[in-house]
Amino acid sequence: MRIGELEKRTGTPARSLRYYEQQGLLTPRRLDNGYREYDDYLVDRVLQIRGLIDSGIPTRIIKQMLPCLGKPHTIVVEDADPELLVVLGRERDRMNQRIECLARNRDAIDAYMRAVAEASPARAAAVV
DNA sequence: CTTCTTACA
DNA sequence: TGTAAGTA
Repeated sequence: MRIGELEKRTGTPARSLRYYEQQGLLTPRRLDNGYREYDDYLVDRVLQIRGLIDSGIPTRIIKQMLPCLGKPHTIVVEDADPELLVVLGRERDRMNQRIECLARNRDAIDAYMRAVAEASPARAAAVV
């Protein structure tokens, strides 16, 4: 697929997709006309990359863990960079904290909706 | 009409 | 990142 379709399928602006490529996160092949051609599995890869970026992880580090994101687990056992592991460990902890926070908020929303449902079954049924 | 590159606020 | 410009 070309960049326009990948943009639609991932909700990621073409501008960003080209930027990721510049950062070495994506390496699409070029068509005869110069257009970028992306393989289907890259849709998931882009989604993962976005998730990592949204988590605050710099592209330079994402590039280093790229081989672990791919579809069929390719080569995964080689890096031994201690600094990288420290950084990733810290990011993982932050992620867990946010997950816990989100879980609480989800439960709060759920509890609120239950309360509303009990008070007004008709209206609640319409939104659920 | 879609994409490409480059550059600017 | 968004967007405009000028092509292919």
